[in-house]
Amino acid sequence: MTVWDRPEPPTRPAPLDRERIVAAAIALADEGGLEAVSLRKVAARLDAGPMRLYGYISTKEELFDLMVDEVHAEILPEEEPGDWREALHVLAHRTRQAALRHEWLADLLGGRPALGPNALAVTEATLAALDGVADLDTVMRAVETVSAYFTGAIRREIAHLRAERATGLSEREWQRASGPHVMRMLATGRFPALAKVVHDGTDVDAEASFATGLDWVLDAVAAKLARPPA
Amino acid sequence: MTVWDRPEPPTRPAPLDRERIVAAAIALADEGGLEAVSLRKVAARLDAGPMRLYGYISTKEELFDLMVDEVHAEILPEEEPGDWREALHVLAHRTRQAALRHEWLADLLGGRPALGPNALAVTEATLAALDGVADLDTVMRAVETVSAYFTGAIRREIAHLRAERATGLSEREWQRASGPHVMRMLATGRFPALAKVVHDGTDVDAEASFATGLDWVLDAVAAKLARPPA
DNA sequence: ATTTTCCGGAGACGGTGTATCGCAACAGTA
DNA sequence: TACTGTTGCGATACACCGTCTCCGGAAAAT
Repeated sequence: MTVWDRPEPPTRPAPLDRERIVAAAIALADEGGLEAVSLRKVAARLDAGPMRLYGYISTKEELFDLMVDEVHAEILPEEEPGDWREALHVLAHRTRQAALRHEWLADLLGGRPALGPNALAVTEATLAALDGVADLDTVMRAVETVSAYFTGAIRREIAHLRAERATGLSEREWQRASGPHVMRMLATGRFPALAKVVHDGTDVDAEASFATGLDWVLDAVAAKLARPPA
Repeated sequence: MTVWDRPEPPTRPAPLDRERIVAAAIALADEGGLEAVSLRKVAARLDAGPMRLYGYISTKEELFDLMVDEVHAEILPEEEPGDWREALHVLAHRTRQAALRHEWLADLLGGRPALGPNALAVTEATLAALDGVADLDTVMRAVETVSAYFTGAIRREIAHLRAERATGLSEREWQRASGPHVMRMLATGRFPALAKVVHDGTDVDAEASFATGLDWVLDAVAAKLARPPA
C-alpha cells in the first residue's frame, strides 16, 4: 500500500464554536430575514451537517437567543453616560440603530427575556446609570417604561419599513394611491378622523418621530424621578 | 342501476367562510399558541382539506392578519370615552386584556401594519377622541407614543408570563433559585446594580406596573397637548 | 340530456426541526 | 505497536409544514 494508493485523508472538519455558528446565522438573517435562517442553511455555511449544530445548541430557539445576545454587544454603549437621561436616550437609539442594521431583531425584541451575558451587561450599565436617582421600584418602572416604548416603536418602524419596501411606495402615498382597500374604507365615510389624517397628515421622518416620542417619555420619567412616588 | 347499487352521495362539504376559518384558527392558537396553527389543522377542524382554505386566503400570513383583526373587534370600546386620556387609557387596557385572553396576540402585535376593518375602526375611534385637542402632528405623535408603549409592555409581560409558566416559578424566585446561569453571572460581581435589583427588588403586580407606566406616558402626553409644540 | 364550467381534494414537492444510530477517528492502555 | 474504549460527526429517517398541480365529479348552463 504505497502513498499513491492511499487517498488523501478527508480534510478534518473545520472547527466550530458558538461564535461562528451565531455569526453564520446572523449573516443569513441579515440577508434574508429570520425565515431564511434554518439549521440546515446555517450548517451548510460552515461546511457541516445540520446535526453538528446540536452539540452547541439544543434547539433553534436557543440559536435565536444567541443571536439576540450577540446584537446586544453592539448595543452596549462604549462610554459612560453623563447622567441617567443620557443613558436611557443612548440605549434607545443604539437599540434602534441595531434594529436598522439587523431588521430581524424587531421580530425577536421583547419576545423572550434576554438573559445572555451581553444583554445582562446592557441591563447592568443601564441600572448603574440610574442607581441612586430614586428608590429601586421607581428606577425599575422607569427602565421598563422606556424600554417598552422603544421596543414598541422600533417594531412599528420596521413593520412600516417593510410594508413600504413591499409596495415600493411611502406609506402615505401607498394609502392614497395604491392601497385600494384602505381607500375604499375611507370612501365609505365611516372613518372621518382617519380620513383627515390620511388627507392632511404630513410624512414625518421616522427617526425624528422616534426621538420625539422618546423625549416625551423621558420627560415623564424625569417628572417622576424628581418627585418620588406619593 | 337501482337505489341499492348507488352509494349515498357524499354529504356536501360544510359551507365555509372566512369567519369560520378565522374562528377555528383562533381556537387553535388559544389552545396551543401560534405555532399550533397550521393550515392543515385549521382545515381539519372544519372537515375540509387544506387546499380548500386557499379560496378564502392566499397565504398563511393573511390568516394571521385576519386573526389580529378579529381580536380588534374585542378591543374596540363599546362606549364613547369621556375625553382623550380615557380613550387612550381604555385602548391600552383593552388591548392588554385581549392579549391575556389570546397570548399569541403578543407575537403578532406591531409585527405588521393592521389595516383590517376592525383595526381601522379602533384607530378611527382613537383619533376621533383626540380630534381637536391639538394639531394633527401632535395628535399622531401622542397616539403612536402611547401605542408604542403598550405594545412593548404587553409583549414583555407575556414573555415573562411564559417564562414563569415554563419554570413554574415567579421570575424573581426563578432568578434566585432556578436560574443557575443568571446566578452564576451575578456571583461574578460584574453586575452589582443588577444584583441589587434581584436581591432587594420586590415582585410587582404586572397589571399595576403596566398601569403605572401607562399613566406616566399619559402624563407626558398631557403636558405636550397642553402646550402645543414650540 | 348533454355539454361546459368550476371547485374540492388527493397527491406531490421541496422544505423544515429534530431523533436515532452506525461508523470512523482519536486517546489511552497493555 | 497492537488493541480497545470513547467521543462526536453525519447519514438516514420521521413527522410535519406551506403551497402547487391536476384530475374527477358535481353543479350550472345550454
